Amino acid sequence: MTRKKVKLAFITNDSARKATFKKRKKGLMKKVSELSTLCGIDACAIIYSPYENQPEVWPNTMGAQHVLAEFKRMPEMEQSKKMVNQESFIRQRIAKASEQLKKQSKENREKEMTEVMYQCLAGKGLQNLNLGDLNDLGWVVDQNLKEINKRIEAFKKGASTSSSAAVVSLAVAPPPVVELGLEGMQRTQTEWFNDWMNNNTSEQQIGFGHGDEMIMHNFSDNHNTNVWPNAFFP
Amino acid sequence: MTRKKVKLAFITNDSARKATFKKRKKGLMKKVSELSTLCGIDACAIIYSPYENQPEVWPNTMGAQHVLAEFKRMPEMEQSKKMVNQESFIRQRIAKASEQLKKQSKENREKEMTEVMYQCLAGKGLQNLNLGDLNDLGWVVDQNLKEINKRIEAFKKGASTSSSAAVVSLAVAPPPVVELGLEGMQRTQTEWFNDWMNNNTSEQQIGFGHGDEMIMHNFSDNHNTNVWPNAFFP
DNA sequence: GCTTCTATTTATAACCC
DNA sequence: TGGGTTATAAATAGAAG
Repeated sequence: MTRKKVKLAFITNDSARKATFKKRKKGLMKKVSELSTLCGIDACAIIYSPYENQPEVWPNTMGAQHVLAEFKRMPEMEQSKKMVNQESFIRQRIAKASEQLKKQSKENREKEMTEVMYQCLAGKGLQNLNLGDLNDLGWVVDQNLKEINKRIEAFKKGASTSSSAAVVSLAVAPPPVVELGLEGMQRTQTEWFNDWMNNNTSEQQIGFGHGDEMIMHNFSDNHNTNVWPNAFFP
Repeated sequence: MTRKKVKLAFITNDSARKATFKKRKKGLMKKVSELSTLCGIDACAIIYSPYENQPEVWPNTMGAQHVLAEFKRMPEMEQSKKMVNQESFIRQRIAKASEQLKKQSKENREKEMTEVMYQCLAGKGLQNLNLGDLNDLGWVVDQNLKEINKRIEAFKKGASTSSSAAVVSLAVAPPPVVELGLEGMQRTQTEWFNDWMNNNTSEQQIGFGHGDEMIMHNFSDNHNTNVWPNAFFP
């Protein structure tokens, strides 16, 4: 019988926490659904818990996808707003840095998977890899196989045997270390910030003029068959 | 004074609906936050309303991104689960159809923007376009300009004047109609389903063996500077 | 651990300004 | 239209089975 005013803090008692979670999750989902029907608005809720591996989603996966697609589009609108204000170029910088981060992440992923490949060659199993890892690993293996075949062909056509030797080293050489590799990572924040503010400001291209940038290499996604409807996360 | 048990239906009275919305949104956000702190779980909530162009997000954009990244990863896990069960190939089919849909959407988007371009040439303004539209329109315009320049160059080098005439028609010809264009759209469901079940079943490639598929052309995204951290929606 | 059962807190519909 | 008030409905903490 609700004695006290429940102080808002993490419930340390495990079973009490779980009980509260279940009750409140139910109540919350109800609230969301009521709000949506009463006011005729789009809403979704996603709740993760340590009690189930799948998150609780309202109204359902499809509905959430719809809302999330809107949500993803939003920052774009923010962009057009801020285009006229002072934040403009700092946002451009952020976008550029994000792009850099993405590229670097891709490279790191490739290195990571190369390392995994070498570990496999050393006898480690694939059990701990998820589907995404396996796909990326497959890609890396394929790239290496292509390189190997290319060199074998070159050798057959009378090139020196050093090509073939290089193939072997491709397979047994110690793997490269995975680095974060973002420019200026070791420097002081001030240095970095100054550079970041000053460097390359003339390149702010707003609007049209993107050449062939639309050809993208998206490393860890898009190349595996994905259940997620791409129309929602294009 | 809450006289009756509020029947759960869309509130037709505009101002009453808005008032209810504001109250319930507040309450809901509070509930979400309480749940999260009491039980120490990851949660996010996103509520769209006709009253503000930005959705209400809990806890904040970054937090939501974190949860959504998890959410996006989930279907992948479902995939690895279902790989061993009977749904396997039907899912493959869905993935394939999704890919087709995506491709078609891209084409439609291009046609749509071409239409918009012609409307602009006919004097309609750009006011109703959002940033995404503008970017895509810009891309279409650029493509056309490239084509035009190509033809001008060809003409300069002594080709017939018909090239130059073609340039003009490129700008004033009636735009192509936007079509949905998915295969089998006009056929009965049964026909479509049968085809869908039987056609191409030998192509189910699970695991490795993706050639150069990782080069992607993502039409309406990725080519504009995006505030959304790509690491979360790779 | 899970329900079910209240006492109590919390949310909020209707009202008012 | 938006912000406060209040009576009542709804949610739920804690206990018990």
